[in-house]
Amino acid sequence: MENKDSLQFHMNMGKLISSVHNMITRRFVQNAHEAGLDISLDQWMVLGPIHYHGDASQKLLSDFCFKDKTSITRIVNTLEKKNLVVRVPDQLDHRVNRVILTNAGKQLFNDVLPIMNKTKKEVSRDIPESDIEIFKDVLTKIISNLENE
Amino acid sequence: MENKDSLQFHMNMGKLISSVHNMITRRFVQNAHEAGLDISLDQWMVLGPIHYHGDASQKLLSDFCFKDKTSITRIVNTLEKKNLVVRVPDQLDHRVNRVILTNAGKQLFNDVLPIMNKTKKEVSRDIPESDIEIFKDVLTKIISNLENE
DNA sequence: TGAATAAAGTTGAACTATCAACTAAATATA
DNA sequence: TATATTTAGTTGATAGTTCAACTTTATTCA
Repeated sequence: MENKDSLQFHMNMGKLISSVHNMITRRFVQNAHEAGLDISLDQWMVLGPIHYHGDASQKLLSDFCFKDKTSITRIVNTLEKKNLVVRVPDQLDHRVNRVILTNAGKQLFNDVLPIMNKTKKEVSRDIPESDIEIFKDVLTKIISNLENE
Repeated sequence: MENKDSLQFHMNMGKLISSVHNMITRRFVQNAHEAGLDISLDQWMVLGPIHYHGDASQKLLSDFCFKDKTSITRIVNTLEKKNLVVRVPDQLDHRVNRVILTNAGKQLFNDVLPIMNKTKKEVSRDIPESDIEIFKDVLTKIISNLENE
């Protein structure tokens, strides 16, 4: 354990972020599961903007979640299989799918909200609010540093 | 874009970390690819401790990378397929594989180092060093918050 | 208007993550 | 010593990620 800690000390940012990402994902799914809910963090990420907008094209979901359109296709497939969303072809632009929540989807969204909050609390336990703010600012800045060109 | 920015403003930590994780992964692979190198961030994460230790059991890799042992099995499979590492059965404990770098693996490790540094620079551009320090502290703290049970 | 181009989405392939179930070897304990 | 338990690693299944190639529909512009 001593050895592991010293190693960990030398971990670079990429490894740290990757590790934290995996751990948060795992904890969120675990918390949801303990509450009898079956949802992944990625599914949750996609559900959010649909709920917020009422509906959302897959392109919007892709931009918002910073995920590849292929990933969105497959996550929406999974959500559709679980009867949480449906794809409705856009009447104006026939290339576009509008993804909307079913009643089960809305229900699940509301059920998962407290799980998300619980997970957030566990994640940020004993971390000063001011550090969390800087943390989020850095994340946002990294996103803008890496966005496209 | 305006709309997207305002959305982004409301993103919670889980989404932020997930987005940043994906973007860093993508950028790293992209930079490696532009330099004619074929390696994923996960493969790099596993290569590191092997190089550092000279060899490493899969258990150690799993602990160090905070990855599931199954993931390690498969990443080592991939690395072995690419002739970057070999598995050598431990003489004392026959359950254990010692994973060691081939010459090609050592070569690749050295070739990738500058790519990693380039990526790091791109990621942390225009972010004050003091904020980066807090950022890493928060990540480390989150790991200890979520570690085990 | 008609042809080139761009945009939204899907599919296939290779890789990674997680869970559960499994094998084989080491350790603990009765 | 014999049995039970733990540990290291693998395998199969399902989900998500990325790339490249593809279809279909919109848009651009000559």
